[in-house]
Parts: sequence; C-alpha cells; structure tokens
Amino acid sequence: MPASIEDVAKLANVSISTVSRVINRRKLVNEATCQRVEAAIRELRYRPNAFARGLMLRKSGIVGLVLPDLHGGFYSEVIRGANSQAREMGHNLLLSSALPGDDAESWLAAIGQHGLLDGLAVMVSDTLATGIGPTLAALHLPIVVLDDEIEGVEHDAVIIDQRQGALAMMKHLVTDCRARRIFFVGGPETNIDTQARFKAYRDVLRKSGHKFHKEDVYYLDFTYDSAYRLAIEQVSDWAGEHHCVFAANDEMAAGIIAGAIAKKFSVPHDLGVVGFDDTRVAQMTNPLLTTVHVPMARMGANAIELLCQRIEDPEKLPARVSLEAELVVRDSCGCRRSHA
Amino acid sequence: MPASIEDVAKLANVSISTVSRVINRRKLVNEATCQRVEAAIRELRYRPNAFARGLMLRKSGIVGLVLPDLHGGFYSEVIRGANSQAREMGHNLLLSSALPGDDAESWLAAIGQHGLLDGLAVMVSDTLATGIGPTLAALHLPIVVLDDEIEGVEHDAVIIDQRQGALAMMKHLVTDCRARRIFFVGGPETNIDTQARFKAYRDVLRKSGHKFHKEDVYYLDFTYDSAYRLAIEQVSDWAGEHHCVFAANDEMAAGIIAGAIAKKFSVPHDLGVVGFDDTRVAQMTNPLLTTVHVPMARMGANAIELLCQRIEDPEKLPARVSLEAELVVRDSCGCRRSHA
DNA sequence: TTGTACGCGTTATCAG
DNA sequence: CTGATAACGCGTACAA
Repeated sequence: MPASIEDVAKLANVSISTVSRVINRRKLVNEATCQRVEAAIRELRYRPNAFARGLMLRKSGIVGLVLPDLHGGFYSEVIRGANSQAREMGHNLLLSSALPGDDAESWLAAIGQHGLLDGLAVMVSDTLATGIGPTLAALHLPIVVLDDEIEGVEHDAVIIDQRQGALAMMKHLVTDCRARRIFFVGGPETNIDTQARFKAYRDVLRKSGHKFHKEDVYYLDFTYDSAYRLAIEQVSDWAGEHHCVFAANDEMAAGIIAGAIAKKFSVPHDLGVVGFDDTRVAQMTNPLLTTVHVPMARMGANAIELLCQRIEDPEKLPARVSLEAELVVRDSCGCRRSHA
Repeated sequence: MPASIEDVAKLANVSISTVSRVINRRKLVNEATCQRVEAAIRELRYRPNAFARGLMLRKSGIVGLVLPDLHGGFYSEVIRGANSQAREMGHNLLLSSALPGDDAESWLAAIGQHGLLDGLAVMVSDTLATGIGPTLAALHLPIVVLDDEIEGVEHDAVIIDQRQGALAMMKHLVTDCRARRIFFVGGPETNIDTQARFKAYRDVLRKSGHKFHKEDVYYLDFTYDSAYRLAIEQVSDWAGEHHCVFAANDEMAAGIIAGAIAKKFSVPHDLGVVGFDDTRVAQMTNPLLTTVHVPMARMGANAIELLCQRIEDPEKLPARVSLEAELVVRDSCGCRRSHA
C-alpha cells in the first residue's frame, strides 16, 4: 500500500538506484535530478521500508534495555537517561523488564531473540541470574552490562562504585555521627547491591572496633511497606543514643523513618536512618534523608552510549566505566544534631 | 554469518519451504522430516531473520509507547503495565519520551517514522500537543491514545474518568471535611489533567455555595520542589480552620505538606492537603495522603491490549475504554479529625 | 552521473 | 506431504 522506492523512481523518471543514492549518499548525484527525486518522495509520502533496509544494512536502529524490575524511582531514572541518550545517538529504545514469575532465561529470551536489535543493555542485579552469560553470548549482539560484570560474554560495562559509596556512608556514621550501633536493612540477600553494601557495612564495623552482630542484619525486598512493618516491630529495640539504621535503599529508609515515627520515636534523635541511591523520596522524608547518591540517569545514558559506540565500531575494545557514588549528608543521620 | 533457512534446508535434505513450514505451521509436515529439520535447526543454531520475515509478514512484533515525560511515579507505573501486557500478548515494547526541548512533532517523528512498529500507543496530556492528529494519521499505524482523544485520526482510546474522581474528591472535601475554603494547585495550565481537575474544583465550589476566587488557583509544574516552595511562601495565608489545598498530583501535595510542616503548621489540623493519582508517595507522606486513585498500570496495560487487538484485527471498531478514578480517603484531608 | 541486475532471508502460491 | 519459484523493498557492484 505505501509507496515503494520503485514508485518514486518511476515518478521521477530515474532508476531506483538513483533514488537510493539520493536517500543515502546524496553527494554523488546531479543537483537537478536530486530535486526531482525529492519532489517525488514528498508527493508520494515515500518512506523507506525499514525491513527491507534492515535486510541489507543489518541494522534496525533499535537498542534494547533490559531491567530486572520497573518498580520505584531507581529504574525510572535509568530509563530516563537511556531514553535521552538513545535519542541523541539516533537510536530507539526497546524496553523490557522481568515479570514477577520470570526466570532469568525466559524473559531475556523474550527480548533478545527478537532479532531486530542492534545491541542490548542488560542490568543484572541478582546473583541468581549470574549464569546468563552464555545466553547473552548466544545472541551474538553487542552487549553492555549495567551494575555488574558477567562471565562468559565479551561486553562493555557500566558499574557504580558502590563500595566506595557505602564505605563513605559507614565512615560518616561511625566517625561524624559517632554511631555506637548500626543496623543493616538490605534488599534480597542475593541482590548484588545489597551484598556490596553489606560488605562495606561489615568491614567498617570491624575496622572501627565495633562488634558485628548477625542479628543486626535484616533482608527485605527493597519496598517501603516491608521496611515500615519491620520498623514497627523492631524500632523499640533499635532505638538508642547514637543508634542508626543503614538501609540499602531510600524507599526502605523512608519506610523505617515512617515506622519509627508511628511508634513515637524521633528520627534522628532516637534513631538515625540512612538510605542509598538518592532517589526522589530522599528529599521527601522528614527529616531529609542522608543517603548515597547514585547517578542513575547517567548510568542509563552511559550504557546506551557505550552500546551505540560499539555498534558503530565492533572492533572497539570493551570498555568499563565506573561511576562514583557520593555521600549526601542531610538530616536523618543525626550528625547535624551533634553540632547543634 | 548466522545460518539461514537455506543452510538448514541443505543440512536436513529438504527444501526451504519445508523448513518454513516446520517453523510456522508444523501440522502439514511429516513427523520424521519434522524431526530432521528441527535437529538441523538446533545444530546450526538457526533463528529466522527478523527483517526478512518482517518484509513478508509486515509485522515486527514491536509496539511503541510514547509518553510526554518520564519523571515521577506516574509514568513509571504506566510503563510497568504496558510492559507486562506487551509481554503477555507476545509483543515487545519500544519506549520513547519527549525530551525537555522537544516540540510535539519532532519527537513523535523520532519514534513513529521508524517503520518497524506494528502500532503506537501515545499519551497526550497537553493541549499544546493537540494538533498531532494529522501527524499520527500520516503514520498509517494502529493508534491508541492514552488519557485523551485526538482529532484527525481514527484511534482507540484509554481514558481516566478524571472528572468523576475530581468531583468525588471535591464533594468529599466540601461535605465530609466541611471545608470552608479550598485552594487549587495545578500542574501547567495547558495540561489536560490539570484542566479537568480544575473544572471539577470550580464546579463543585459553585454548586456548593462557595465563592470561587481566582487568586486561590496556582499553576506549577507537577514537581515536589515547586510545590514545596510555594507552600513555604503561602502557607500562612492558606492556613485556617477547615481550609484545604487540592493539589493536582501527589508529588505536589507531598511538597505542600512538607512546606507547611517546615513552617510549623500542622496538616491536616491547620490545613488539609489532598492529592491526585495515588502514586507511591501518597503512602509515604505524614499524614498519609488523601487522594484519588488512578489505575496507572491498568491504563498502560489496557492501551497495549487494545493496540494488539487492533493489530490482529484492523477492521475492529475503535474502542474507548474509560477507567474509574476512585477517591481514597486517608489522613491528610482532616475528615477523620472531625470524627475524632 | 545514471541504470541494470543481483542478492539479502523469508513466506506464499501452486504444482507435483 | 513436499518442492520450485515468485514476490517483498532495498542497497550496491558493475556496466554504460
């Protein structure tokens, strides 16, 4: 139904190759005929058929972004960064996220098998999904991995220097806030971010002469609600002078603050609470949340940038960019209280 | 480089047509040959070329989702619903959002012109973009419009019954909360949601014998920060017995609550504050936010569902599904105070 | 500078 | 049940 290149050629009284040249490398064609062809293109509202073109060029202009989840302000920002970068590089963004019931393989297949993608950005954040390397390799696609590295595929990577960020937070708690006891509330135990943050927690605890108690560590699911409920239960045990909760993300930190307040405890006076990520909620809590800023949009943007670069030049050496995570001291940790 | 259907055919000692049949309508082929072909497929790791296939079928299995923005918990939920529905219907989701500098046409072109899409779900929420109808029509694609209807294209539509929701809220404020004065804080004045909510605000005000003051209406940009700043400035004027602010979304409501509290006013005692959308922040404020629940994920899911149905059956009559928006009474409006 | 002819990998038609 | 063969729309050597 839509006009083909042949229709344009006929109307302009030229051959299809000429039309093709006008579309692609207009340099090699006479000015007059060029005009004629363009007029015909406009008249017929001609648009090259993307399938036929892809068949020749072996490119679709589409890059995939695969996320483990879509809940919360974190992924939203990653997507935002990826979207704008993709646009800037002249590509489109195919988005896919795991669904609750998905196993790592099947949902990746859902997008990867597609065959129209020029490349794939995959965010992996659970050690359970660590075996997807070969699956990814089988795609024979430029791959960039977000937030981790994967065995079994050559790929670019964008990672967050979580350890530095978490260390900075813990040192801040121990040194500046003079925390005497720190609780850790993580996401799922198999989540790599949770693991990285936990390790920093434990290491700083030990190095600073604090005792590490296994009972001070909790694993939840990154949600506000679960953290709220936990806080309701535990806050009376947690509370104490220079006691503090290190939550593995802002949502949980917000839930803990709310739970503590619901139980008539004051944050940070009775209990400090800090988070991680610096999503929007971190500026919506009362008190304002001390947290670690993770450049989420930049992570998404960098991933797409790397991906597009590699699509252009497949021989490029795999890159690995590491993004800084920066401590953001606000009011929920209680150190400003000390100064007052 | 990857194996083609011909390679498979040779290896299995059959013709390419047979291979094609095995892939698509396996019924019409002998069991033994079928096995042979499948073995060959596995051995060569054969996957049909999506471009060639699309060239014949005129289908890519990709549907587009175009949003005006990606900030905040609202769009995030729409995307989530769209993603899961797309998966369920065996399609992939191409996502695109306007960038800050975009004019309505260019960014729509960025995705729509692509030519690989089977259909397009477009969310339009600003009257400034109302003229894109012809642009959409020129795409000759199945179109579904979210949150509005557009002149100049035949399309399915998924809309939220904002008016009912906003009316319910206003009636609640006037009747149950006995509000004496209600302020309205909208998003951009050209935003259609803001307009719908504002009309309900004004209508109920008038019908209930309240005076409508133009000065009681503010237009912001839907963000927490702008609302926070406004509240800091205005809260001392706003505050009063049975006074209330009706914010056009939850983020702004949260900002107003925070601003009021920062100014030492109590919500809802000195000032009621209610929102709209029932995003996650509505359950993170203190007091919990009274708001209107908008089924965001369902909106995204329904849009994709309609789209896929129409792709399957282009003759289908355009549908228009309207989703209910439901009042959610929590603590920030002050009516529970009255009962206490 | 322009045109011819072929190939990209599939599916569909129609004959066997 | 199976196999030729013709599209599908475009890019590109190669020839003119």
